[in-house]
Amino acid sequence: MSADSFETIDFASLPKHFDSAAAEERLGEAWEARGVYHYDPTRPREETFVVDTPPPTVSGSLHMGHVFSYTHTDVLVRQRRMRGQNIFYPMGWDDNGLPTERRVQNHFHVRCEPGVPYDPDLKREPVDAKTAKKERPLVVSRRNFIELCNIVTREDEKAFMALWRRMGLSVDWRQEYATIDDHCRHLAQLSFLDLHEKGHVYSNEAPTMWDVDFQTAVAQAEVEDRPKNGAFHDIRFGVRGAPDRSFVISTTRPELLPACVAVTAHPNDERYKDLFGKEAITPLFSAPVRIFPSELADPEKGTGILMVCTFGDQTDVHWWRTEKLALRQIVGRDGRLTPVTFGDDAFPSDAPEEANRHYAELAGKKVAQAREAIVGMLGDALVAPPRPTEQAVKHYEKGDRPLEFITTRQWFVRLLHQKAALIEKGEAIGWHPDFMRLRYKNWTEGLAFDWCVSRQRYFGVPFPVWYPVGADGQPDYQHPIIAAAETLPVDPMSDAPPGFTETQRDQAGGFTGEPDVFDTWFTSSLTPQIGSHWKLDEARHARLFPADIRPQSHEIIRTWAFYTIAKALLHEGQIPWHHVVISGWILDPDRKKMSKSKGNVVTPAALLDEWGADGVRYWAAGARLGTDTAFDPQVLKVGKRLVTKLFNAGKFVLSQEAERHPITRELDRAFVASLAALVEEATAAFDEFEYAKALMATESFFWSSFTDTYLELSKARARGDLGDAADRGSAAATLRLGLNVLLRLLAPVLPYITEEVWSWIFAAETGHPSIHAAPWPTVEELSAAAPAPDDAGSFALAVDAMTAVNKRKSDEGVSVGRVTELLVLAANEATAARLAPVWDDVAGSARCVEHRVETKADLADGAFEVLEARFAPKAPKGE
RNA sequence: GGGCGGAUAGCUCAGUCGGUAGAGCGUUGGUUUUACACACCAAUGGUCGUCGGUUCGAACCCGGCUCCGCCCA
Repeated sequence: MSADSFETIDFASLPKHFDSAAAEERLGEAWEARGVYHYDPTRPREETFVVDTPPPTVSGSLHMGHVFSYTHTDVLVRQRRMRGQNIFYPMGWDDNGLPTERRVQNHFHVRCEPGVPYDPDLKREPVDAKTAKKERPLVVSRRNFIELCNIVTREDEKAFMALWRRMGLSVDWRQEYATIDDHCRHLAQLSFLDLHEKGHVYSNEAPTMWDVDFQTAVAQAEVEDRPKNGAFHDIRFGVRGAPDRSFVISTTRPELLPACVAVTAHPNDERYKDLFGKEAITPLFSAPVRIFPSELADPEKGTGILMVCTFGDQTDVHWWRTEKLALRQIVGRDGRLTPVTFGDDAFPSDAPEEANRHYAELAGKKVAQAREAIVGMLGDALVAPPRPTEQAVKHYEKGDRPLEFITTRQWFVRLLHQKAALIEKGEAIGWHPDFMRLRYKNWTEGLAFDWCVSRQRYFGVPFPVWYPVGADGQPDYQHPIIAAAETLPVDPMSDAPPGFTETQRDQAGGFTGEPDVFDTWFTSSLTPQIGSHWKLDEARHARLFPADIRPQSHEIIRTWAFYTIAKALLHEGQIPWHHVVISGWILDPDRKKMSKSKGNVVTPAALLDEWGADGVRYWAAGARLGTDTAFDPQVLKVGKRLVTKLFNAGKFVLSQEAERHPITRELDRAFVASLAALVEEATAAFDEFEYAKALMATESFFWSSFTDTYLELSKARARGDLGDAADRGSAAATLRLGLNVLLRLLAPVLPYITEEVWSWIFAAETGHPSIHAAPWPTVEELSAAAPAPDDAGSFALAVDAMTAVNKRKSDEGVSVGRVTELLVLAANEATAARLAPVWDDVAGSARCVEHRVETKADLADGAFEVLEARFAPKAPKGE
């Protein structure tokens, strides 16, 4: 072939089918080796696109829901990379928290005890279930426990990473982190120090939502209401000094009667107006309690008068605070009623002996058992049989039993007075889809508690805090010792605070370590800062913060998004990212969310084998942001079809031999013009994070305007059956341009097949070895490649004419490829004139021997009619 | 109870500014064609959840209702 001919591939040397599995392995390795995904720290912020990747929880297997949302992010990232942006795309692992703790306890058969000293030589092999039944679990220190957690989570991380690589996520693996690693613990503790310095955190002995099974405090964001069957119990109270007066309260929690500290009704409620200021007498325990008016008491609910206990619910906490009521805590941390003595200061009673006798039957019982017991004891005081009702009861999202309000010492981040600022920051962020911002706003407006950040768990980031121990042996919680920044990360349970030695631990005049760990969200709310190395590398932080996008799902707007916005606000008065992109959920055929707990998950491995990573990505990329989508394997099939089609079209186009000539023919120029319109549409869609729209437009163009039509219309010329060498060169150049541009438009969604076809010729020809580092197509590029057509509609007109001929062939049962001996096509005069410049190509696609266009005035503009068609007889086999 | 989203062909989903309703899959018929039968050509298929309003004209704008999902109380 001469030097001024196009480089071509040897058609016969390429396999008949695309082997996606082999390509995934081969190309994945090449991308890693070439560093295509590397972030370049020398380039300025304005050229950089920063992703705040969600760190997946590594305590389980991945399912299609994960694949779905992570693909969305990767598609956006790949397009930005092709636009020349410097991509910062890290991957983290969220390994904190309860699910990991449980798994590690079972896997190694250990129990964590924060007070136990660290054993640097501890080696622990996995323990099977049989042995675990016989032996007691090994008690280990928190540090050892965390080390064991790291062993288990590392295994999961490997599996996750392998899947992400196979999916083709274009992550810079040099930016990997785990939320429990040294770097993240360092950052989380720095965050605490900063909040402490600024006065945003406090510790307090206060009623806090408490899970009695996990025995830890939980935050408002981790609480969910569950409908539960309960019953109203109507209980008669006496009035002190008025033996003839009584009233009936209605409660769903009669077991809290011993914790009753007051009674309240609406101030305008005529039924009870006479009682305000008097004291009620509780049944069974004869406790005198204040009766006060409150606007919060609903006269319509129950009997309109109710007992206030410490604590039945959030309103009780409110009344306890505002009315300065007594504290009578009877529910213990383990969910059992604690022993108390009536007749002393905390639990007054007009008949202490009888009260204690009654209470003795309740002490030690679980809440539910105590409820049954007290109903049995009430006798006449229970004025009616319990009336069943359904009520919303607060539960820890991972727990089984209702939460209790229990007074414990906890650390809090002050948020309630920041609501306005938090909402303002939320408004400054772009939400995609936009209506998701309302979720954030509503949640923030409804915030009722400061953020409780301490958890009574082990596998978490410890507080960098100790307390002095007084001469009386009691910790002084009012004067915490906060670690110095340069000593972080620290573990107060194994490190001694400055000015003390380890021998003074838990000694009078010494110190004690804070045993609690941070809420996992306390750390994961710092993912933008973890990536940017906030406080550790200010220059890097300036280049990477705020991030550009935060991808996440909508159910964690109240947690992850909210806390991240809160942290950025409290630390630097900033927003953490410019845009939040929210993926929807994958639903099963019954439109239920796909989740492990529902047992309806589909795992990706088999689907990747069957349809290829590109096929799976195609399915994911077809769903718009924020839209829940039913899982439909049919769509994977469509994706694989597209991959196959690209492979075949690539083989055809790149094997056409022709001299190099500019794009000159009307049909070719008109095709390029429509391709430019597609580029404009797809680019605009990506600018709005609407990758699904871009994909749909590109796919549809590829199929309807390229392979089914332009390719057929130009085929005769490209093969040299029609026109001269310049006509042939124009067709070949246009085919190659079309393929080249379409490959690039599809590269973000289908990274493997596009790279494969690109590598045959375009990699060398363009000087861009990887399509993923090649420039995103532009309208300017296309207008430079071909002059504008004389008639922008001529390509569409040629397609319509070809369709008319095809229809005739189909009607006569003749194959499209059959030679047409005579074709007479009719159009009105104007249409015939417009068709003339492309008519040869239409006739060529129909394989016409003899052909002509006749005018027929009654036809509509753009309409064609086949007046006469004579097809050659079927060619005999073997010819 | 409050807020948000959705309801369009058998299925999965598009539908821009209010102007005759779209794609793919499926189904049916046809075609071995020289890139691709994992293909191509053609056909089939909708009371746009429902009731009302605005408008010359509504899938689209406004109001009510029903159902599904989510968030919150």
